[in-house]
Amino acid sequence: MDADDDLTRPENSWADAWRGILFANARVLQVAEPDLVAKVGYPLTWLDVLAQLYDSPEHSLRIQEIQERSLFTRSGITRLIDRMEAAGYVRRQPVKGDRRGVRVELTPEGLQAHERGFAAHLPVIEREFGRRLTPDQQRAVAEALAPFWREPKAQRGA
Amino acid sequence: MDADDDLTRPENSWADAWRGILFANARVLQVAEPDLVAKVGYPLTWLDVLAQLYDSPEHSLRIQEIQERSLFTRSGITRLIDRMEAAGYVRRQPVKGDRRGVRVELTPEGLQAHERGFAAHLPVIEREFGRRLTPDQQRAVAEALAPFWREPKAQRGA
DNA sequence: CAGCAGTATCTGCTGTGTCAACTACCATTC
DNA sequence: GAATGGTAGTTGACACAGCAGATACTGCTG
Repeated sequence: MDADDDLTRPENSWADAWRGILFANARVLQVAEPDLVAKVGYPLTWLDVLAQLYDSPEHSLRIQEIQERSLFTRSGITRLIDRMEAAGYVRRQPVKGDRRGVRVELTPEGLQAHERGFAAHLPVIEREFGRRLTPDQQRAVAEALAPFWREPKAQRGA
Repeated sequence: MDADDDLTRPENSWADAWRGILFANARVLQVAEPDLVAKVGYPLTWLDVLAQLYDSPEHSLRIQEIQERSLFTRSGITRLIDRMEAAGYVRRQPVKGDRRGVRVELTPEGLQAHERGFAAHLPVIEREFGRRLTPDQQRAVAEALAPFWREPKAQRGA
Protein backbone atom coordinates (compact mmCIF):
# COMPACT_ATOMS: atom_id res chain seq x y z
CA MET A 1 0.00 0.00 0.00
CA ASP A 2 2.89 2.30 0.70
CA ALA A 3 6.13 2.70 -1.14
CA ASP A 4 9.62 1.87 -0.13
CA ASP A 5 10.14 3.01 3.43
CA ASP A 6 13.50 3.47 5.00
CA LEU A 7 12.93 1.87 8.36
CA THR A 8 16.23 2.97 9.73
CA ARG A 9 15.04 6.54 9.81
CA PRO A 10 13.02 7.02 12.96
CA GLU A 11 10.61 9.44 11.33
CA ASN A 12 9.43 6.68 9.04
CA SER A 13 8.78 4.04 11.62
CA TRP A 14 5.04 4.61 11.45
CA ALA A 15 4.94 3.38 7.87
CA ASP A 16 4.65 -0.31 8.72
CA ALA A 17 2.09 0.41 11.38
CA TRP A 18 0.00 2.25 8.83
CA ARG A 19 0.45 -0.48 6.29
CA GLY A 20 -0.70 -2.95 8.94
CA ILE A 21 -3.84 -0.93 9.55
CA LEU A 22 -4.67 -0.76 5.87
CA PHE A 23 -4.14 -4.44 5.28
CA ALA A 24 -5.76 -5.71 8.46
CA ASN A 25 -8.80 -3.59 7.74
CA ALA A 26 -9.05 -4.64 4.13
CA ARG A 27 -8.30 -8.32 4.56
CA VAL A 28 -10.64 -8.86 7.48
CA LEU A 29 -13.50 -6.94 5.92
CA GLN A 30 -13.02 -8.71 2.65
CA VAL A 31 -13.95 -11.90 4.43
CA ALA A 32 -16.41 -10.51 6.95
CA GLU A 33 -18.55 -8.45 4.62
CA PRO A 34 -19.63 -11.16 2.16
CA ASP A 35 -19.96 -13.54 5.07
CA LEU A 36 -22.42 -11.25 6.80
CA VAL A 37 -24.44 -10.73 3.65
CA ALA A 38 -24.59 -14.46 3.09
CA LYS A 39 -25.64 -15.22 6.65
CA VAL A 40 -28.11 -12.47 7.48
CA GLY A 41 -28.84 -10.80 4.18
CA TYR A 42 -27.63 -7.29 4.85
CA PRO A 43 -24.26 -5.52 4.70
CA LEU A 44 -21.95 -4.18 7.38
CA THR A 45 -23.20 -0.63 6.99
CA TRP A 46 -26.59 -1.78 8.19
CA LEU A 47 -25.12 -3.60 11.12
CA ASP A 48 -23.32 -0.45 12.10
CA VAL A 49 -26.54 1.54 12.09
CA LEU A 50 -28.47 -1.21 13.83
CA ALA A 51 -25.86 -1.27 16.59
CA GLN A 52 -25.95 2.48 17.00
CA LEU A 53 -29.71 2.46 17.33
CA TYR A 54 -29.60 -0.50 19.67
CA ASP A 55 -27.17 1.29 21.94
CA SER A 56 -29.28 4.43 22.09
CA PRO A 57 -32.09 5.35 24.46
CA GLU A 58 -35.41 4.03 23.11
CA HIS A 59 -33.47 2.43 20.27
CA SER A 60 -33.75 5.58 18.26
CA LEU A 61 -31.61 8.41 16.91
CA ARG A 62 -31.96 11.38 14.63
CA ILE A 63 -30.47 11.18 11.17
CA GLN A 64 -27.90 13.70 12.17
CA GLU A 65 -26.84 11.70 15.19
CA ILE A 66 -26.39 8.62 13.10
CA GLN A 67 -24.24 10.57 10.73
CA GLU A 68 -22.08 11.93 13.52
CA ARG A 69 -21.45 8.45 14.85
CA SER A 70 -20.72 6.95 11.49
CA LEU A 71 -18.33 7.53 8.66
CA PHE A 72 -20.93 8.59 6.13
CA THR A 73 -22.14 11.86 4.75
CA ARG A 74 -25.70 12.99 5.38
CA SER A 75 -26.99 12.06 1.98
CA GLY A 76 -25.42 8.66 2.37
CA ILE A 77 -27.34 8.15 5.58
CA THR A 78 -30.62 9.24 4.03
CA ARG A 79 -30.38 6.54 1.43
CA LEU A 80 -29.07 3.95 3.83
CA ILE A 81 -32.08 4.55 6.05
CA ASP A 82 -34.31 4.39 2.98
CA ARG A 83 -33.13 0.87 2.31
CA MET A 84 -33.29 -0.25 5.91
CA GLU A 85 -36.77 1.16 6.18
CA ALA A 86 -37.83 -0.66 3.04
CA ALA A 87 -36.50 -3.84 4.63
CA GLY A 88 -38.61 -3.16 7.70
CA TYR A 89 -35.72 -2.82 10.14
CA VAL A 90 -36.23 0.82 11.02
CA ARG A 91 -39.05 3.34 10.97
CA ARG A 92 -38.99 7.11 10.43
CA GLN A 93 -40.91 9.12 12.99
CA PRO A 94 -41.44 12.85 13.33
CA VAL A 95 -39.44 14.61 16.00
CA LYS A 96 -41.71 16.45 18.33
CA GLY A 97 -40.67 20.04 18.66
CA ASP A 98 -38.76 20.14 15.39
CA ARG A 99 -40.70 19.38 12.28
CA ARG A 100 -37.57 19.42 10.13
CA GLY A 101 -36.10 16.45 11.91
CA VAL A 102 -36.60 12.73 11.62
CA ARG A 103 -36.24 10.22 14.37
CA VAL A 104 -35.16 6.79 13.19
CA GLU A 105 -36.21 3.95 15.43
CA LEU A 106 -35.59 0.26 15.46
CA THR A 107 -38.55 -1.98 14.68
CA PRO A 108 -38.91 -5.37 16.36
CA GLU A 109 -37.60 -6.89 13.15
CA GLY A 110 -34.64 -4.53 13.34
CA LEU A 111 -33.95 -5.58 16.89
CA GLN A 112 -33.90 -9.16 15.80
CA ALA A 113 -31.76 -8.34 12.80
CA HIS A 114 -29.26 -6.69 15.11
CA GLU A 115 -29.04 -9.76 17.22
CA ARG A 116 -28.64 -12.13 14.32
CA GLY A 117 -26.11 -9.79 12.75
CA PHE A 118 -23.79 -9.76 15.71
CA ALA A 119 -24.19 -13.42 16.34
CA ALA A 120 -22.96 -13.99 12.80
CA HIS A 121 -20.40 -11.23 12.64
CA LEU A 122 -18.44 -11.36 15.87
CA PRO A 123 -17.18 -14.90 15.48
CA VAL A 124 -15.88 -14.04 12.04
CA ILE A 125 -13.99 -11.01 13.33
CA GLU A 126 -12.62 -13.07 16.14
CA ARG A 127 -11.47 -15.76 13.78
CA GLU A 128 -10.05 -13.44 11.14
CA PHE A 129 -8.63 -10.86 13.47
CA GLY A 130 -8.75 -11.56 17.18
CA ARG A 131 -7.14 -14.95 17.14
CA ARG A 132 -4.24 -13.74 15.08
CA LEU A 133 -3.06 -11.46 17.88
CA THR A 134 -1.76 -12.43 21.28
CA PRO A 135 -3.54 -10.88 24.25
CA ASP A 136 -0.59 -8.53 24.69
CA GLN A 137 -0.78 -7.46 21.10
CA GLN A 138 -4.52 -6.95 21.37
CA ARG A 139 -4.01 -4.64 24.30
CA ALA A 140 -1.17 -2.78 22.67
CA VAL A 141 -3.09 -2.15 19.47
CA ALA A 142 -6.23 -1.16 21.33
CA GLU A 143 -4.35 1.30 23.45
CA ALA A 144 -2.33 2.80 20.62
CA LEU A 145 -5.39 3.34 18.44
CA ALA A 146 -7.86 4.41 21.08
CA PRO A 147 -7.38 8.11 20.28
CA PHE A 148 -8.92 7.59 16.87
CA TRP A 149 -12.30 6.58 18.15
CA ARG A 150 -12.35 8.51 21.39
CA GLU A 151 -12.22 11.77 19.55
CA PRO A 152 -14.90 13.87 17.93
CA LYS A 153 -15.29 13.29 14.26
CA ALA A 154 -13.78 15.58 11.67
CA GLN A 155 -16.70 17.06 9.83
CA ARG A 156 -16.96 16.65 6.12
CA GLY A 157 -19.15 16.87 3.12
CA ALA A 158 -22.74 17.76 2.31
CA MET B 1 -18.70 0.14 15.05
CA ASP B 2 -19.03 -2.69 17.47
CA ALA B 3 -21.64 -3.37 20.06
CA ASP B 4 -21.36 -3.76 23.77
CA ASP B 5 -18.26 -5.75 24.51
CA ASP B 6 -17.57 -7.33 27.81
CA LEU B 7 -13.95 -6.43 28.24
CA THR B 8 -13.53 -8.53 31.33
CA ARG B 9 -13.85 -11.67 29.28
CA PRO B 10 -10.47 -12.40 27.77
CA GLU B 11 -11.93 -13.78 24.57
CA ASN B 12 -13.38 -10.37 23.81
CA SER B 13 -10.28 -8.34 24.34
CA TRP B 14 -9.68 -8.00 20.62
CA ALA B 15 -12.81 -5.88 20.22
CA ASP B 16 -11.19 -2.57 21.06
CA ALA B 17 -8.21 -3.38 18.91
CA TRP B 18 -10.53 -4.02 16.00
CA ARG B 19 -12.49 -0.89 16.68
CA GLY B 20 -9.20 1.01 16.69
CA ILE B 21 -8.31 -0.38 13.29
CA LEU B 22 -11.65 0.56 11.83
CA PHE B 23 -11.58 4.08 13.16
CA ALA B 24 -7.91 4.80 12.51
CA ASN B 25 -8.33 3.63 8.95
CA ALA B 26 -11.49 5.61 8.34
CA ARG B 27 -10.47 8.79 10.06
CA VAL B 28 -7.04 9.04 8.51
CA LEU B 29 -8.27 8.24 5.02
CA GLN B 30 -11.11 10.66 5.39
CA VAL B 31 -8.52 13.41 5.60
CA ALA B 32 -5.84 11.94 3.35
CA GLU B 33 -8.00 11.08 0.38
CA PRO B 34 -9.51 14.50 -0.37
CA ASP B 35 -6.16 16.04 0.42
CA LEU B 36 -4.44 13.96 -2.22
CA VAL B 37 -7.10 14.74 -4.80
CA ALA B 38 -6.78 18.42 -4.05
CA LYS B 39 -3.00 18.41 -4.27
CA VAL B 40 -2.24 16.14 -7.18
CA GLY B 41 -5.59 15.62 -8.89
CA TYR B 42 -5.97 11.88 -8.53
CA PRO B 43 -7.26 9.55 -5.80
CA LEU B 44 -5.53 7.05 -3.53
CA THR B 45 -6.40 4.09 -5.71
CA TRP B 46 -4.25 5.59 -8.43
CA LEU B 47 -1.39 6.19 -6.07
CA ASP B 48 -1.56 2.58 -5.04
CA VAL B 49 -1.27 1.39 -8.63
CA LEU B 50 1.41 3.94 -9.47
CA ALA B 51 3.44 2.69 -6.51
CA GLN B 52 3.03 -0.92 -7.53
CA LEU B 53 4.20 -0.19 -11.02
CA TYR B 54 7.04 1.94 -9.77
CA ASP B 55 8.26 -0.86 -7.55
CA SER B 56 8.20 -3.40 -10.37
CA PRO B 57 10.87 -4.29 -12.90
CA GLU B 58 10.61 -1.98 -15.91
CA HIS B 59 7.83 -0.15 -14.12
CA SER B 60 5.30 -2.50 -15.54
CA LEU B 61 2.92 -5.24 -14.46
CA ARG B 62 0.19 -7.36 -15.96
CA ILE B 63 -3.39 -6.56 -15.10
CA GLN B 64 -3.57 -9.76 -13.15
CA GLU B 65 -0.53 -8.91 -11.08
CA ILE B 66 -1.95 -5.53 -10.20
CA GLN B 67 -5.12 -7.22 -9.12
CA GLU B 68 -3.28 -9.69 -6.91
CA ARG B 69 -1.44 -6.90 -5.17
CA SER B 70 -4.52 -4.77 -4.68
CA LEU B 71 -7.92 -5.10 -3.11
CA PHE B 72 -9.89 -4.85 -6.32
CA THR B 73 -11.53 -7.30 -8.60
CA ARG B 74 -10.34 -7.72 -12.13
CA SER B 75 -13.03 -5.65 -13.67
CA GLY B 76 -12.33 -2.95 -11.12
CA ILE B 77 -8.71 -2.90 -12.25
CA THR B 78 -9.71 -2.79 -15.89
CA ARG B 79 -11.66 0.39 -15.31
CA LEU B 80 -9.08 1.89 -13.02
CA ILE B 81 -6.43 1.38 -15.69
CA ASP B 82 -8.83 2.83 -18.26
CA ARG B 83 -8.93 6.07 -16.32
CA MET B 84 -5.23 6.19 -15.60
CA GLU B 85 -4.51 5.52 -19.23
CA ALA B 86 -6.87 8.30 -20.28
CA ALA B 87 -4.97 10.58 -17.92
CA GLY B 88 -1.74 9.56 -19.60
CA TYR B 89 -0.12 7.98 -16.54
CA VAL B 90 0.02 4.42 -17.84
CA ARG B 91 0.05 2.67 -21.19
CA ARG B 92 -1.30 -0.74 -22.21
CA GLN B 93 1.10 -2.95 -24.15
CA PRO B 94 0.77 -6.44 -25.55
CA VAL B 95 2.48 -9.22 -23.65
CA LYS B 96 4.82 -11.12 -25.90
CA GLY B 97 4.16 -14.81 -25.71
CA ASP B 98 0.59 -14.43 -24.45
CA ARG B 99 -1.76 -12.52 -26.65
CA ARG B 100 -4.52 -12.62 -24.07
CA GLY B 101 -2.53 -10.55 -21.63
CA VAL B 102 -1.95 -6.86 -21.21
CA ARG B 103 1.13 -5.29 -19.76
CA VAL B 104 0.53 -1.98 -18.04
CA GLU B 105 3.51 0.30 -17.92
CA LEU B 106 4.20 3.64 -16.35
CA THR B 107 4.63 6.58 -18.72
CA PRO B 108 7.03 9.40 -17.89
CA GLU B 109 4.01 11.41 -16.75
CA GLY B 110 3.03 8.51 -14.54
CA LEU B 111 6.48 8.40 -13.03
CA GLN B 112 6.22 12.05 -12.23
CA ALA B 113 2.72 11.61 -10.88
CA HIS B 114 3.98 8.90 -8.56
CA GLU B 115 6.62 11.19 -7.20
CA ARG B 116 4.29 14.10 -6.66
CA GLY B 117 1.72 11.79 -5.14
CA PHE B 118 3.99 10.46 -2.44
CA ALA B 119 5.48 13.84 -1.75
CA ALA B 120 1.96 15.05 -1.03
CA HIS B 121 0.63 11.96 0.67
CA LEU B 122 3.28 10.80 3.11
CA PRO B 123 3.39 13.99 5.16
CA VAL B 124 -0.36 13.81 5.61
CA ILE B 125 -0.23 10.24 6.84
CA GLU B 126 2.58 11.15 9.16
CA ARG B 127 0.63 14.07 10.55
CA GLU B 128 -2.70 12.29 10.85
CA PHE B 129 -1.37 8.94 11.95
CA GLY B 130 2.32 8.67 12.66
CA ARG B 131 2.62 11.55 15.04
CA ARG B 132 -0.25 10.35 17.14
CA LEU B 133 1.63 7.22 18.18
CA THR B 134 4.75 7.00 20.25
CA PRO B 135 7.68 5.13 18.69
CA ASP B 136 6.93 2.19 20.97
CA GLN B 137 3.33 2.15 19.87
CA GLN B 138 4.34 2.37 16.24
CA ARG B 139 6.53 -0.67 16.65
CA ALA B 140 3.93 -2.60 18.60
CA VAL B 141 1.20 -1.95 16.04
CA ALA B 142 3.48 -2.71 13.13
CA GLU B 143 4.55 -5.99 14.66
CA ALA B 144 1.08 -7.08 15.68
CA LEU B 145 -0.39 -6.38 12.26
CA ALA B 146 2.48 -7.55 10.09
CA PRO B 147 0.83 -10.94 9.44
CA PHE B 148 -1.96 -9.24 7.55
CA TRP B 149 0.24 -7.92 4.80
CA ARG B 150 2.88 -10.59 4.78
CA GLU B 151 0.41 -13.19 3.70
CA PRO B 152 -0.98 -14.15 0.31
CA LYS B 153 -4.28 -12.57 -0.56
CA ALA B 154 -7.59 -14.32 -0.17
CA GLN B 155 -8.93 -14.67 -3.68
CA ARG B 156 -12.28 -13.26 -4.57
CA GLY B 157 -14.64 -12.18 -7.24
CA ALA B 158 -14.78 -11.87 -11.02
C1' DC C 1 -45.24 39.45 11.86
C1' DA C 2 -42.10 40.01 7.44
C1' DG C 3 -37.51 39.11 6.43
C1' DC C 4 -33.62 36.38 6.60
C1' DA C 5 -29.91 33.50 8.09
C1' DG C 6 -29.33 28.92 9.71
C1' DT C 7 -30.52 23.88 10.23
C1' DA C 8 -32.35 19.08 8.92
C1' DT C 9 -33.21 16.24 5.45
C1' DC C 10 -33.94 14.83 0.71
C1' DT C 11 -33.02 14.53 -4.35
C1' DG C 12 -30.60 14.64 -9.10
C1' DC C 13 -26.53 13.75 -11.04
C1' DT C 14 -22.28 11.60 -11.30
C1' DG C 15 -18.12 8.57 -10.24
C1' DT C 16 -16.57 4.22 -9.09
C1' DG C 17 -16.71 -0.64 -7.83
C1' DT C 18 -18.99 -5.38 -8.24
C1' DC C 19 -21.03 -9.37 -10.55
C1' DA C 20 -21.95 -12.06 -14.38
C1' DA C 21 -21.63 -12.79 -19.04
C1' DC C 22 -18.68 -12.39 -23.06
C1' DT C 23 -14.58 -12.61 -26.30
C1' DA C 24 -10.17 -13.98 -27.29
C1' DC C 25 -6.60 -16.81 -26.60
C1' DC C 26 -3.73 -20.82 -24.56
C1' DA C 27 -2.87 -25.75 -23.67
C1' DT C 28 -3.97 -30.46 -23.49
C1' DT C 29 -5.93 -34.55 -25.40
C1' DC C 30 -7.20 -37.68 -28.74
C1' DG D 1 -5.51 -30.41 -35.99
C1' DA D 2 -10.46 -30.32 -33.88
C1' DA D 3 -12.44 -30.44 -29.41
C1' DT D 4 -12.39 -29.05 -24.78
C1' DG D 5 -11.44 -26.82 -20.59
C1' DG D 6 -9.00 -23.13 -18.49
C1' DT D 7 -7.13 -18.24 -18.30
C1' DA D 8 -6.85 -12.90 -19.38
C1' DG D 9 -9.16 -9.13 -19.90
C1' DT D 10 -13.34 -6.35 -21.16
C1' DT D 11 -18.16 -4.96 -21.00
C1' DG D 12 -23.16 -4.17 -19.58
C1' DA D 13 -26.19 -3.72 -15.92
C1' DC D 14 -26.48 -2.44 -11.43
C1' DA D 15 -25.64 -0.81 -6.41
C1' DC D 16 -24.08 2.60 -3.53
C1' DA D 17 -21.77 6.76 -1.80
C1' DG D 18 -20.60 11.65 -2.57
C1' DC D 19 -21.51 16.49 -3.91
C1' DA D 20 -24.28 20.30 -4.66
C1' DG D 21 -28.56 22.22 -4.84
C1' DA D 22 -33.52 22.07 -3.38
C1' DT D 23 -37.08 22.05 0.25
C1' DA D 24 -39.08 22.74 4.52
C1' DC D 25 -38.82 24.29 8.79
C1' DT D 26 -36.75 27.15 12.98
C1' DG D 27 -35.61 31.19 15.31
C1' DC D 28 -33.72 35.74 15.58
C1' DT D 29 -34.21 40.82 14.25
C1' DG D 30 -36.49 44.89 13.68
